[in-house]
Amino acid sequence: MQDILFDFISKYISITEDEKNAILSLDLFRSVKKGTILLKEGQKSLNSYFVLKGCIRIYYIIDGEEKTTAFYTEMDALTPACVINKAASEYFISCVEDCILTVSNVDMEEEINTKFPKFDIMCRKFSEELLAKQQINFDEFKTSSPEQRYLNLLQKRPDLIQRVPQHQLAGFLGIKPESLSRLRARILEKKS
Amino acid sequence: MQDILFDFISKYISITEDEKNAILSLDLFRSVKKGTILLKEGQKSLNSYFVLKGCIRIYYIIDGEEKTTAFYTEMDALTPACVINKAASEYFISCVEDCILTVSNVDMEEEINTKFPKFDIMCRKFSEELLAKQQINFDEFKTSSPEQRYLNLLQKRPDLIQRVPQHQLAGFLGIKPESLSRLRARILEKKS
DNA sequence: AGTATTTCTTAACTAAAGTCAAGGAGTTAT
DNA sequence: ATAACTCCTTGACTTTAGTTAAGAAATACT
Repeated sequence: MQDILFDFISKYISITEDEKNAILSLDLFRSVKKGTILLKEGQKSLNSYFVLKGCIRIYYIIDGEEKTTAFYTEMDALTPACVINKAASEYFISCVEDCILTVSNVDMEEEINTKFPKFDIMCRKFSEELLAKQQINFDEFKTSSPEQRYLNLLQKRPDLIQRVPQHQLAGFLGIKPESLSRLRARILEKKS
Repeated sequence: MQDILFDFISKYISITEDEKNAILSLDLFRSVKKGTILLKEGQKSLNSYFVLKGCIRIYYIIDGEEKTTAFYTEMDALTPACVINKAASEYFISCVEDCILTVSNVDMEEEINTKFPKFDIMCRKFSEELLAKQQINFDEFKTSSPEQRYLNLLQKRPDLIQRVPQHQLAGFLGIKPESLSRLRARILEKKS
């Protein structure tokens, strides 16, 4: 299970046994039950997450309605905006499935980063890469219709469509659950 | 004019006269005419931009149609995705107005960063901050209607609505120019 | 100044998303 | 096992966006 984390790190930097042990000694691994809320709107948490197993999501509550905007699965890292801004969170984070996560806070990261400056490099590379991906992603979203977005998701993350409730997927696609339902029916009709 | 760049840098790190001179000696400043294309689809450019004056935009050409997805104005920095991926660009970048920019490439940045490690820290802070902003931005986009997005833009970046052609704004809002035109008429009617 | 081009608006029509409501299927809890 | 929820679908209706086309207004060109 820990190897998933080290595989991730190895994508950016080489890592020695010493460094691995330093990370393990921080005791970051947590098992979390489906439905657990990791972060609530209004909280000023300093925790970051890395998903080893399972799925977590970001959602807002707007006019009493849940609006899911993002999913994180195996090998995804999530540093909530409130950790960066040092502000109250605008959104919730909860577990879509039973999860195994690492939970780290800013202090731990600083400790590791001063001990092993390599990790700073990793963080920079990682956030630059993520920023580029995120931008392309946003652009794709803007330039396509809900139907195209759904078909696109079917290509790129077919697992998500299986493991996540449709009404959460709908939010992720920027539409209402009823629209997603109809859109799917429409696609099935076209195929036949 | 250079002070705009140094003000930006000062948001993240303290900067000495020595460091300022090192940057100035790179001769990064460029005047660019409206309409100039800075990056074309398919190119593997390694250039990053910082806007001192003017406005540049990202756009795609899809089915022969321009689709604008992002604008960058004074104090905005832009490192195209293709610089990070080392891949062919999926989009174009061009000047919406006459601009004064800094144009830097990856080699220059590495040179400065090894000479002054502080700049590495700045880059990390900056991309983390941008990533958090971008995420919130994307979430807002997903959870609101075209009309809400337009009204939101009117609040947050009223300048853009003045300085940018409507059909480019439409793409930015994820709709067609005709829809933006009607949407605006609708809003005016409501007010009266 | 006058022409060409780009940009914006309007209209009529089509297609798709939002809304509201009802009901069914599946899951969870006791 | 039954009741209570949650989740998904469907239908009828409203609203808004996409499409196509035409023309007006503003800008750029020489």
